[in-house]
Amino acid sequence: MWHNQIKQIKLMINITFPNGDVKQFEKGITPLKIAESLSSQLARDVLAASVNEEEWDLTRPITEDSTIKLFKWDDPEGKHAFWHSSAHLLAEALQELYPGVKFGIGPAIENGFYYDIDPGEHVITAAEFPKIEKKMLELAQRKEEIKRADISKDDALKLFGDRGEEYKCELISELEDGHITTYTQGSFTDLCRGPHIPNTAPIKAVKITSLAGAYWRGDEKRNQLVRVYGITFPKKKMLDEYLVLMEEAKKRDHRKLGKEMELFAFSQNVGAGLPLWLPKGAALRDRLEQFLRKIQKKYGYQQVITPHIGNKMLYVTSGHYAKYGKDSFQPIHTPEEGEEYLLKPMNCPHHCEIFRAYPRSYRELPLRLAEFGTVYRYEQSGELHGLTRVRGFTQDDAHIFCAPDQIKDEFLKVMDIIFFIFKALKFENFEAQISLRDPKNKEKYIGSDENWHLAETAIIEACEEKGLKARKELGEAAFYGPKLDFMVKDAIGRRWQLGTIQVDYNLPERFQLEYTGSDNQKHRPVMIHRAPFGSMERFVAVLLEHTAGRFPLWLAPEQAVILPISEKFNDYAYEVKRELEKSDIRVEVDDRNEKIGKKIRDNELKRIPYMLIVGEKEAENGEISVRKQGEGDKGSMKITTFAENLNAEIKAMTNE
RNA sequence: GCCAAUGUAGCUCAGGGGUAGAGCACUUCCUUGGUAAGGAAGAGGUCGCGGGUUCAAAUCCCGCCAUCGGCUCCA
Repeated sequence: MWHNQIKQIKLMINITFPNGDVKQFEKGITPLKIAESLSSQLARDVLAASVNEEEWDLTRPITEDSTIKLFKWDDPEGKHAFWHSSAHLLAEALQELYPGVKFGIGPAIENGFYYDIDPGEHVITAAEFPKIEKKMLELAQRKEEIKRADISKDDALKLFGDRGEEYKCELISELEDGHITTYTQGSFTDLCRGPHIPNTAPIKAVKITSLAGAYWRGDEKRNQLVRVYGITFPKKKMLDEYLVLMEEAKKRDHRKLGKEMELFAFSQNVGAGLPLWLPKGAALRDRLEQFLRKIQKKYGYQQVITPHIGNKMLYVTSGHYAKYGKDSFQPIHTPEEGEEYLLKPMNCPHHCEIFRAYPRSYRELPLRLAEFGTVYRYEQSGELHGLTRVRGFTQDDAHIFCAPDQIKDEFLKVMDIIFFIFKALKFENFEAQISLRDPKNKEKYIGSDENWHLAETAIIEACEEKGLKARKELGEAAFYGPKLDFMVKDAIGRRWQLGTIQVDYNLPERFQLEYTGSDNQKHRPVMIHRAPFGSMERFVAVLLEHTAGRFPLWLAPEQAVILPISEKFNDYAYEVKRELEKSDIRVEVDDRNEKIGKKIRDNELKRIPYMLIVGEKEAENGEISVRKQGEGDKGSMKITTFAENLNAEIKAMTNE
């Protein structure tokens, strides 16, 4: 009896759940069975699991005491398994439709998945998408089991070699024997680490989204494969919602909005990637610049101005010429002396020269030099994109020259500025990343261990002090120092990189910057690069997409539009305009011969924050009827009351 | 730079070997109206640029440019 109990206990394992509960199950239980034991609903919803923090298939047995997590669609891990399995399903469909295609890799991505294939003789175009989608759904409905198998390296090489899968063989040859697994569903077997969903049945809606060329392993010297992108969902309705969301994204595209709102334009005659700022866009940029100037002044920055070109030797000194010179706009030559000048690709070397212009004392540190500096970089033609990737752009740049022990304090101050900006522009959804050096590859970086340690701990501590949850990435630092980047998520979840703060040990070294310390010795300052907006171009683009063109009141090109009920009240409308302009309000009159309903509709669509309706009643009383964009009628009030309210609203947004 | 696609009126787009069409916007006229589309008329285009084929090219072919989706790169 006693013996039997022991025996039985040995066959049981303890499973610990995320909430701390521990339950006993038979050895060899699968996550799916565990889910079933909890609820039948959960068993239907669960897509993937982790066991002891290791990704785990739902049907893979667990043989020891473990902690388990179950992932559903709402968990990134759940979606990941679902889409990864969908990539396999895509491959299976392609294999059936286009015999002889060879497969590269097919991972899940943030929104869906892709598969890189070598189509051989076949030509795959967007016209084939419906055919591929249909085939995938057909295969999914067969409810094929996705089976995991351990395989030896030799067997794997033989299996894929026999099929002529050269790309797979290359991948296998780099893997360690004993850690190779394959997954099979139907007639398709793929080299894969998993995890996958148990069978293809939950894949209910399929959309092949696009087609692109992609080099094998990202190497432009190697074969270019065809990358097929797609996305799948467990419910048809979710696909429909996703497609609606994509439509929304298109409507928010800053290139479309910029044109509609007359902010910027491009001209083939001027050149690709060289934006032209139109009057309204230039005014918008100016407001952003003034806003930043004001707060920077408060934080002890001094504005400087440096030229748009610089002698080639400047960039040879900075090291940028060696690293980027060949792939850059080529030097301009002076006709007589044959001197070489480069279009300024960054402001830092110029600011270093400003530092060097005088002997510096520790009493001057931190020296904060700021410039809205326009720079030009040669970006490959295929890379240009609206205002987010251009060849000429203006950085809201500043360089802080400080002593090593001032880094943390300066970081804190820059973070204050960035947070202030995010608040004023209602960027509530942001992420931060600390890029540290790879401790295993120290030789890749310039600067002493001591300095790196100092800077990295300064950044980490500064984030902690600000309560900022920053993701730490090893090996992501620039060769010259660690950095902190801010990413903003827009209203439909896309991530954009904006502000950046970077420590630099390299340039002070190369420019031999020095200051005299309190000990009367020469010391080398540390440099901090920082740009809260990143660049004016990119920032305006992100702001457009973030707000869908509905700028906060203080930035809106037009803050109010006056709508006379009929032409009889046009004179009064212009009187109101003059009155409001005295309070620096940007206001227009819609004096078209149209009905008020039409004027309201048109101006709502123009995203103007306030509509001021004037007719007989208002003209008699010196009032206006206020209508707020998107909200409707707010009643009537005196002109001056409106002006005061509006300016108070702006002040509340842009003051600390 | 590479692969794929696209380029017709200010905008969104249809058409397609026999020298162009819609809706919106614009102009003029009628209407003078109270919170999301009043009516009528008119004007507007070498169909991205250059070459070729053809009796004839916006349409077919080639090249270039730009844009778009990716790849690669990003100080």
